[in-house]
Amino acid sequence: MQPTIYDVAKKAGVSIATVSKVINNNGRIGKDTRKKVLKIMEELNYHPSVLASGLTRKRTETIGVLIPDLANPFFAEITASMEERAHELGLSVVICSTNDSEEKEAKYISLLMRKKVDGCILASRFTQVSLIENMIKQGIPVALTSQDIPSLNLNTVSVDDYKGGYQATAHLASLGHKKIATIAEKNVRSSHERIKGYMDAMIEKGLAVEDTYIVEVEPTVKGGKEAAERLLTSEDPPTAIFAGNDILAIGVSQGARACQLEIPNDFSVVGFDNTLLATICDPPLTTIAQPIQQIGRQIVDVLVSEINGELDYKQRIMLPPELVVRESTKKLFENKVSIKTTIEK
Amino acid sequence: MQPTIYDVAKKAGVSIATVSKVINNNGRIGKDTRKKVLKIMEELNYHPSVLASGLTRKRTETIGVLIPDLANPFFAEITASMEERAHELGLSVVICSTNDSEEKEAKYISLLMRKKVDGCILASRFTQVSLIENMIKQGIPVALTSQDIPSLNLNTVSVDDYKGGYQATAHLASLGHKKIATIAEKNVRSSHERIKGYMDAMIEKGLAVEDTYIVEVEPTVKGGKEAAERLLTSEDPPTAIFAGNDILAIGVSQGARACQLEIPNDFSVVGFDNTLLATICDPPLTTIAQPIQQIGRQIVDVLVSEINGELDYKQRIMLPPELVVRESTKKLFENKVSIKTTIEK
DNA sequence: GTGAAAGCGCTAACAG
DNA sequence: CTGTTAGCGCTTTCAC
Repeated sequence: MQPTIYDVAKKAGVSIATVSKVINNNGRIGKDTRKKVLKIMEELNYHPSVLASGLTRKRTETIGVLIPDLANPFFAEITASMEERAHELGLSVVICSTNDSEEKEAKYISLLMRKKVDGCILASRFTQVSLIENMIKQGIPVALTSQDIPSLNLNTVSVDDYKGGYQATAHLASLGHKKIATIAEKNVRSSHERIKGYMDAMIEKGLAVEDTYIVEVEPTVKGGKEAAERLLTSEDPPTAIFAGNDILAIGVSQGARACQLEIPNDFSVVGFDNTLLATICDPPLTTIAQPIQQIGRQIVDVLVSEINGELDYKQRIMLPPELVVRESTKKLFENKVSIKTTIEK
Repeated sequence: MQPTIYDVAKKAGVSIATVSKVINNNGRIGKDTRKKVLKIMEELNYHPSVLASGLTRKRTETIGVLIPDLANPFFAEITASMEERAHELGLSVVICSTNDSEEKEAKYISLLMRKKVDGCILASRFTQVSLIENMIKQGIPVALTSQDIPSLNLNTVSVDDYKGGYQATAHLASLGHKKIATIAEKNVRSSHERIKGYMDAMIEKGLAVEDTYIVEVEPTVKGGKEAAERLLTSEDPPTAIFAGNDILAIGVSQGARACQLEIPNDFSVVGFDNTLLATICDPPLTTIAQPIQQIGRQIVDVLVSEINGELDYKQRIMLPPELVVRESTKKLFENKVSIKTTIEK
């Protein structure tokens, strides 16, 4: 039903080799022949099979992308930017959303290998290291973003999580907060870095780091909400929370509200990622911005360099985060202090 | 570098035909041979090339999905559900985000044809009908969701937009609102249906349909905000707005707030879609829920039926929307009336 | 039960 | 400048 190179060749009265050359724009072809062939291709609405060319050329011009959850705005945004960059470079992308299931991870990796992708990007929360090792062994380039697997020497591009955690915490401290807790995503390396940044900032500002103020949960609105409620109803509630991502921060906001705290007057919260959500929720979230676009584009570029063998050594790129102050943070007890002052007078 | 069927055959001491049979689990194969071959495949970490099998079998077990914008939560969610369903059925998905660019639309359609996808799903806002006609002509099944192209007889599954528009408006009317405006997305059929529903509800409730109360804009937060501000600062401002989707509704909320109106006390707004956003914004949005999961899964099922030639005629499935009442709508002037009453006493 | 061989649509030498 | 031909890795008759 769909025309092949033979149909084009026959109708144009040339050999398939000639057609192939005009498709790929290489070899020497007479101007007229080229024009004629192009016209016929157009007429027939011919689309060269990438299956066939991939088979012979041993290159599919396709990369695989594994992400934990496409419905999560952070991953949707980063995936969109990878896709955009890939297409600029003439590559297509197979997007796989693992939903944090190990079974799916394995299925998808296998799928990508069967598809003979030229390379693969793994974004965060990928658990089965042996699967990656298998790809490497077979010579499939792999790049990582928003995570790191120290035992493997891989290309990575990520935001500087440590610094982000530091900035968030320092911001809260500079507003006069002393009781600052952090709620982070469970079991991911980037979280640990953010927590380290949090701790160092606390120490540096001369604030006490309490174990009970560091909690790890599932990265959902609900997780953030429940954790915040637990903290805020404890005997020594914090006045501010650094949440490990925007989703958690929104959960924290909801939890604070459930505890009758008004943000930012009674309580401050800062998020991480600066997704669409941060601008939409109320109050708009003070958050640590990841350069999402840049990460997505750059990881593709790095992978492509690796595929093309242009890399002498693995790249490990770390991009700077940036504090974006919106309305979920405020000077500690600004109101209350002034009231107090008034009363004391 | 990656092992082929020949490597497996050689190492197992059988022919490639035999290996092929065990891969596809067909033909008669001795139990021992099968076991042996499977073991070798495992050992070699062999992944059959879908390029090669696709070439011979004329089936790639891949479907293409075209969406306007992956970073938009509605499309991210629907895409995620399509992907999930497809993988349950053993299909893989190539996701293409057109960003509403006609050039990209064309590029992606061409890509999908070169990839020899078994079928294609187009989600909303696809503009170039001739491109679809080309696919149809070449026998590539196409299914549509969240849109309709009346000139083409295609499989579709969508929410009942008319009914949704009606429900939203009727809800507002039942709360006592009389001056109800609507802000819809420009140039898409689903919008027109929602507006029709709006108008019919207005008429049925005996409310005046003003031309100035029906406005169409770009589907962005900003678009919604600006349109709302224009309406609310007009000489005859509405007391409620039905927004064509959640993003617009959030823009409307922001616009109302900029006009010093408190939601829902001074002003009500209802959205459409019931994405994650509706639960996260403040106040949580009363909205018309689309059965996003179901739409995504069902459109895949319909496409697959078509691919398998199991359809005698085209399906046109319309799923019911559902009003979800949250906190962005309230009885008109409940407060003010009571204040007034108090004063009058 | 198993294998030999043709062919899927294309690319890449190589000849002419 | 253009054509011939040998694969790429796999499926699928058809023999044995």
